[in-house]
Amino acid sequence: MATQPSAMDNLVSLCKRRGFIFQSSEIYGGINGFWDYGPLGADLKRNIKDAWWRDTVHRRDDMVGLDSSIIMHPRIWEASGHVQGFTDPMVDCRACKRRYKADQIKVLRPSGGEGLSFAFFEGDREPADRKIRKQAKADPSAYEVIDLSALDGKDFASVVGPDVDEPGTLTEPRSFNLMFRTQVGPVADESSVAYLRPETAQGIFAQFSNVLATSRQKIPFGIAQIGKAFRNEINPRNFTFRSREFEQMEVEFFVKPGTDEDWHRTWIAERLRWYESIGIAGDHLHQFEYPKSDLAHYASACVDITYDFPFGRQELEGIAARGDFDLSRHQEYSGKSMVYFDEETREKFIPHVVEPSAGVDRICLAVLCEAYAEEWVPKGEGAGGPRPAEPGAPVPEFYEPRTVLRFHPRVAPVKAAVFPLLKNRPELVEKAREIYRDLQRRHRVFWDQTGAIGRRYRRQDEAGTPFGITIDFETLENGTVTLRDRDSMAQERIPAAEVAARIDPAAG
RNA sequence: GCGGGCGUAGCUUAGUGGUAAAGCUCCAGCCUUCCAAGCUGGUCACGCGGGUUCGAUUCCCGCCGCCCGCUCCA
Repeated sequence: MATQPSAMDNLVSLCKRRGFIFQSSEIYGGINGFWDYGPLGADLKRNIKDAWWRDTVHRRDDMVGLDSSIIMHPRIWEASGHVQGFTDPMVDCRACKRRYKADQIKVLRPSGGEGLSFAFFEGDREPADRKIRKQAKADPSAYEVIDLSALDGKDFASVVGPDVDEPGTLTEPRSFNLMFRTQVGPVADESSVAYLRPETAQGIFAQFSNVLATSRQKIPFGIAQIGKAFRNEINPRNFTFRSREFEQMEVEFFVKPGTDEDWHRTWIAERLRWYESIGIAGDHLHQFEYPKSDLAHYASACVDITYDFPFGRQELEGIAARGDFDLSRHQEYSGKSMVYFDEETREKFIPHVVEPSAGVDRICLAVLCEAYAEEWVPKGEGAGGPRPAEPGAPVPEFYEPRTVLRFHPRVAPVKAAVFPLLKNRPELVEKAREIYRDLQRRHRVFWDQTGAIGRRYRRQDEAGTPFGITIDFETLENGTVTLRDRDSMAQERIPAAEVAARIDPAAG
């Protein structure tokens, strides 16, 4: 049987139980790499996207939005490099379990043709030379260097892999095209091939000129877009973290050449602030700066914003300084000028770009991980607030467990729940209904009249609802209600008329 | 894709070559004046497809899915 369920297992289970995230196509056995957001998840995700759009587009003077199509002209993906870059033939080693990019592996083959061949990493043939002297008792200079891809299928039996000493462990190169192919129109031939976009960014670059001409923006300014993207990942993993269909929130921020570095720094700071504004603790956020050697040739810098997931420190967002690579390539492939004329300085240039590119589903998952807590709550009144549960330990006497999602109210799917203390007292239900209707005009609120009041509070704890509002007989007398705080579980009596004023600023 | 583990109600688990049990959840009702209380009743499952067998949830094979490693980088 399974070992001790991890925190991640418990979260996955809660997501299904409460309707945050379901496996796609579950009734047909599921489909690897695709996920559906249930009633609570749909609102959570929407709140995250809305918060991003408000903060990134509405509340700035230097940003405009765009919503480009998912399927675009296939030449876009030639210009962007995805047609080539996403087609990487890979080779597996059955013995050492390593995987290599076929174009990075070279082979030393005996000039005579007979005998073992030795594979090595391009630029580092020394280990292979050693093996030749030792295993084949031969002179490496009697061997010729060829590409791995130049070998026939039958030749692989005599190839010794880069990290092993025996031949025949390498598979033949297999091509993994990470773009989903489809066709446009009813005729399926090579001329109708199209791709589901593997990133939203190229839609922005392709419309740069139109946006510039219609938005009355001047550099520096940015174009923001939220939308689905698709990558046929070899191996989807870690719940929704690596999915084949996912949603991105991307900005292409166009700047004057030479100011790239400043803007890059500015955006990193801006984005870190934003993550904290939706409730992700600063000490779970990190920056990973790519070493120069790992950067794409056109990029001058790239920093990932990472989060400490239960399964490791992983990327939420990449912020790259991409120079003028994208616009230049589209200028080259489309034949249309991407040159910008700066009226103040009378300069002409192709704008450089800084690209903060975030994964919505990854942020959702981070928000869920950050919010998830298992606690011990003292039984009885006045015994104090909840305290964190010790994993694996039994619940102490006079305590009971609770599971709570401590969402920041900005992203919480439901902002408040309204409860009549007793459902069999029509006057309570009626008054509660009135308050519920009033709040519903401003926020997503939840109605629950079923079961004991404590049970209803706990239900909302698992949904991450920050506020509970209970209507009792005192409400009928003096108009006050109980406002219950999700995190501290503290209760407070306030006039019903003030409830909205308490929820609004928190949920902002 | 390769290697290892796993697949029984919504969740967590039990169990058997003769079609399945429990706790929690959920639904309905009663009761209840503020933190998963109580009582009554109810819904819901052997991932899919083959094979062996008189008979498969159980044994075998394939597929699908989930988890862990290799790999990946929104």
